[in-house]
Amino acid sequence: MDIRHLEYFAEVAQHLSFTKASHTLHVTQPSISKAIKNLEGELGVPLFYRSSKQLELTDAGKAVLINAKKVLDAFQNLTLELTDLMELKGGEIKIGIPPIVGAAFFSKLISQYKEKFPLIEI
Amino acid sequence: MDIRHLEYFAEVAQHLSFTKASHTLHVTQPSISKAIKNLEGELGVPLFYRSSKQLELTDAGKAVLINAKKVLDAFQNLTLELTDLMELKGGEIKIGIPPIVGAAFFSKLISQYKEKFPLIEI
DNA sequence: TAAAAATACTCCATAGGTATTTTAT
DNA sequence: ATAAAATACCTATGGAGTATTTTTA
Repeated sequence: MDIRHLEYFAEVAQHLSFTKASHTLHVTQPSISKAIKNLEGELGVPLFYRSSKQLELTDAGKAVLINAKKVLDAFQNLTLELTDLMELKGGEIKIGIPPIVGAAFFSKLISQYKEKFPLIEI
Repeated sequence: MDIRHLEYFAEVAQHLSFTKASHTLHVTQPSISKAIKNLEGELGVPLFYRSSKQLELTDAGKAVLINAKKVLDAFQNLTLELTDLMELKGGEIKIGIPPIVGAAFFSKLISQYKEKFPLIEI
């Protein structure tokens, strides 16, 4: 179960259209078709009523949508926390030292720091 | 990002061992190795300290673990709700008809019902 | 008839396996 | 020396694409 496919599903449910979802997701319509069919296979239940007029969520589809959104929220939170944490550790520190003081004074401190946070540019 | 791989990661983090996790997950140890390495690639950050003594979570690993559990909980909830809903719709109905009455009387009713709920066995 | 979904097919990436090697206690 | 993780490799599945057909407003 690929999280990306849950996004596909949520987008299709949003627009009630495979084609429109394929546009906003920047994938082709058959890929969406197959992904949804695959989801239905994995979950063992149809998610949309396809026959007759407009595309429509089944009861199962409605239940899945609600929960899929929670999964997607949780996942987005995961990536957000991670990028925050990486920015914190991957930044850049600039230190201006007046020529009179001389940099030797800082060198040990700095090298210790760089051992702990090798990704931070000083 | 396969949800299954988040389970792999959670299990490895639980045991702090690829091998033990591979046993409880019923997959081979190299598959776990590769899945974790793949996760680290997708997330762009190492999740474990591998060198030296015992396996240990990195800071990023700790953050991912907390959020991965939320994702997994949400996903489990999805499947639980779905199975509840399907059990409701996928049951079995037994109708006893006395020979005197004859089943012809019910046939139209039953066939209409089966159209609506094809998963229910009558 | 036009627009949307489904199908057929092709290709390539990758998940998972077995066998083996490397590494660290 | 032993146990765990990594690597090499192989196979099969399936995700995504293009081209086409079917379906339905």
